[in-house]
Amino acid sequence: MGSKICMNSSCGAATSNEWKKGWPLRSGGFAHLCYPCGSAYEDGVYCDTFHLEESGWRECRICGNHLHCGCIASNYLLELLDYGGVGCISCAKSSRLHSVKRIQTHGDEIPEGVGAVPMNNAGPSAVEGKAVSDHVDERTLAPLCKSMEANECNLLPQSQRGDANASLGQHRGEEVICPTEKVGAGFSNATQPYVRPANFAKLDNARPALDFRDIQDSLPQPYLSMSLGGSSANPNFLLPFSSGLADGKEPSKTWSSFQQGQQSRRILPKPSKNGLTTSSELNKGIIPQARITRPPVEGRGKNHLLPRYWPRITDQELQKLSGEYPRFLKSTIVPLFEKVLSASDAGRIGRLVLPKACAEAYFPPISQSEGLPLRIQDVNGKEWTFQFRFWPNNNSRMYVLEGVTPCIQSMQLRAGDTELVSLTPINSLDVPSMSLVTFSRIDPGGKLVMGFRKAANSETQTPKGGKDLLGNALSEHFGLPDGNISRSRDENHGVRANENSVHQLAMNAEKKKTRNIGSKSKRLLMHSVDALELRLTWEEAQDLLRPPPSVRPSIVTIEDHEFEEYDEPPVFGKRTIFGAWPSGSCKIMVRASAKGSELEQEQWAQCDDCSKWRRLPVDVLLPSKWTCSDNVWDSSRCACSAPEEIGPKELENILKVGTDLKKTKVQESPKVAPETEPTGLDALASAAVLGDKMGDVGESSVGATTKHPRHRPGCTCIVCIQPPSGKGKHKANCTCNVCLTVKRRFKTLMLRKKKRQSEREAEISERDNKKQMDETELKDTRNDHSENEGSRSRIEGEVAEASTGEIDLNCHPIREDVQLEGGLNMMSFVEATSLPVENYIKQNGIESLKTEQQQQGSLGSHFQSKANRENERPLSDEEFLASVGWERVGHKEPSLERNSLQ
DNA sequence: AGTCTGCATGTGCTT
DNA sequence: AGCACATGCAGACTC
Repeated sequence: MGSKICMNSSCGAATSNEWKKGWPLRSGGFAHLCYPCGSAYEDGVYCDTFHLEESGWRECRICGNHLHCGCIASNYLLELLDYGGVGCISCAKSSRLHSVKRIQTHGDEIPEGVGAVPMNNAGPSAVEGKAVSDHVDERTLAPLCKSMEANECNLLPQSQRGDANASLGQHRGEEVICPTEKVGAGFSNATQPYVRPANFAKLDNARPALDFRDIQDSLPQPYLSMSLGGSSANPNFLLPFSSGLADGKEPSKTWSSFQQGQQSRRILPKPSKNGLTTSSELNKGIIPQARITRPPVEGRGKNHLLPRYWPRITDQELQKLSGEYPRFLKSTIVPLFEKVLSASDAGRIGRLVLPKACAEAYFPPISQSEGLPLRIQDVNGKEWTFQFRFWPNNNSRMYVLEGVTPCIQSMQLRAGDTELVSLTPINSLDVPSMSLVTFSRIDPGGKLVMGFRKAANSETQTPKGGKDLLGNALSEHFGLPDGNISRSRDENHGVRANENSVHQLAMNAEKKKTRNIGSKSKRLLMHSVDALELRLTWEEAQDLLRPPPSVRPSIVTIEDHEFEEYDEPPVFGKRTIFGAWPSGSCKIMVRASAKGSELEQEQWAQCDDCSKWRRLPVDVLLPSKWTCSDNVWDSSRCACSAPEEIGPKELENILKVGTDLKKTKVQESPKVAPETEPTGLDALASAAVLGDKMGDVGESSVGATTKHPRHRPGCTCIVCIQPPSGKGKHKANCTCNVCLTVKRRFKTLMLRKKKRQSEREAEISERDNKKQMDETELKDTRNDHSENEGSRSRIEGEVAEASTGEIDLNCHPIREDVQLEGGLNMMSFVEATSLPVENYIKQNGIESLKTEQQQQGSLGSHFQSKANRENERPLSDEEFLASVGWERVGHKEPSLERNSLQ
């Protein structure tokens, strides 16, 4: 390229290696593409992008040439002609820019070539049959893609391109590139001028996809196409269009290697992932700012950037960045890439994993793992310095930006799907969103700019819409309308992402749902409600676990308790319905979880043969197949011929109860804050503290297993999830991680208990003092000390009663006064865990606690009296749990409980 | 105990 | 099959 100088005033690149060979020209040779700014250069004349005027003319900002297309307001079907110029496929008009030796490309949308996706139904057909305009000669005829209706490309032999009178269809030849997947070829990174955004809306359902290398590598046909969207785009056509592609319809086999290369999966986006304008936008008659997937500029190396990293900055944002934003005035903003923030990216570690290809393409080369500091400016103008480095990883590298936490936090970005963003101020529609970080470059100078935006989940990976904080921050700063929102509420269906997203979801739903569930990876972003449902379903499944049939357990005695161990895994048993009758009253179903001696709990099962429901004892476990003949509990109804015990209405009530129970669980479960919801070891430790009675709460719906006396099906404690071979695994002196953790956890709980007790004591003392002072004022000084004591006792009682809702789990009133026996067995441990701390300390020799405990004075007596009072009206387990705001979380494993004391 | 750092590992995607 | 990357994890370090 010699010493070409980029005529882009903001670029000025001169060195030869800053130019790359662009698309081939019919006149011979190639267009030249400025490496830094992506501008096109041909025959000594630099041509910048097209600028769309309101009149419908497109004007080259450099050469002033105009191209007018009558249908420009409604649809675009433009392409960059290989000899230079732009042809409108819809009306077949073209601009003979070549005559002025200028190549004009439209900034964002017409990089090397401009194809088009007709945005209304008239497009394809019109294109197909429209006579070529006078302006169109054999060189102006462009390869067209008529796939709008047929959902596939019209493949026309390129050899016919020279026939000016031939139909466009005839001209569409081997080199025709189908929109979307096949469109966008030649959107060379290097050939993409970004900096002259048009003010019209674009539909980027055709994601430009071929990068520079592909162009260079596949020369035969220079037809390069990409799509332009019109503001009047009819989204309806897009789905079939996309689906057609999605269906894998293959283009003509006669495609040249060039086009085949354009289909390279490596670089071509999946169909329909690009955004479409929403109907609402169209209806509103506004010019949508479709978020355009912009193939990034050519970077170093040969790495192809995955489409999911392609920047999707809107024209408006770009325009603001490049033109109106004073800081970047006369500069070129080159979107480089973007990335959805992962949990680890947005975590406190402060490491942002960079896509390897992006890092190697756009960031300074680093040879040492330590990397180098990288100064990146955010949209607010604040400059951050991150450490750009890499880790060796499987003979490769993993690039990270370190120290991003302050920046991430300053942008209030979070990963995951938990954050809801109101996408429109009007609708206040909250949809799950995630944060993206975008990287752009300011040319000349190569300064890196970091932006952020929020995107709905549906647009992530192939984001569309959402709020681009790179642009949006600017928009906010400069009062721009929020044109980035390519999503709004559908009139009838609530959230309506852009059709692209909807379609994308449809396309990806099945794929995703089969690969994410159960994955260790947290990439699965599941709504909390869904997760809850899943968890409940899982729990229900756990409830159905039964000991393996026809397998005799081996009996193992541990700590005076007999355990059944099975060599075979459990099996699923028959599902039953649980309920309770008010004893001696009419049979009105109540919640199975209802407590009280006045309720008689029972279980109902349906015969697999006759489908009749039979009442069973609450604690029986049924095999997966169960019939009336198996009803050994009711001889009168041990045959299918026996009528049902209750009528249809009552039966309906039973079934309804079961349903209500699940609903209740769904509704109640979210009340448990995630941070307070005990899981794993917490559950185990909590169970150890709570004692075995907790295991009975709400267990009416679950029968005891024979594996562990106090463990129910579905128990997720450590022991229950361990294989049978775990027998004897946790001895008294066991020092395994589990036991150590439990011990540590238990100690922590005890410390917390001590702290709460201390606080409570202080509060009581304060109240007492205040009360005493009041009483002193009101009463005669004759009140003696005994009366004060009585008052104090009353106050303590009131406080104790009032504090029921805050009672510590560790201070189960029922067991406060239980004396610890000399030898600890399983039950005694459970009880011991509820003893006052002092007792516990004495028994377990935790001197550090003991010392502190001794400093608490009368604490023990207070709780002792409280416990005594509580014993007068013992709380039910459920009440107790409710009072402490805890959810029963499972059942302790005796052996572990024992261990936790040691 | 909490945080940081460097690496390892598993999963899913791409080729 | 190989690669990319999200994240887990262990050792080092700091408070």
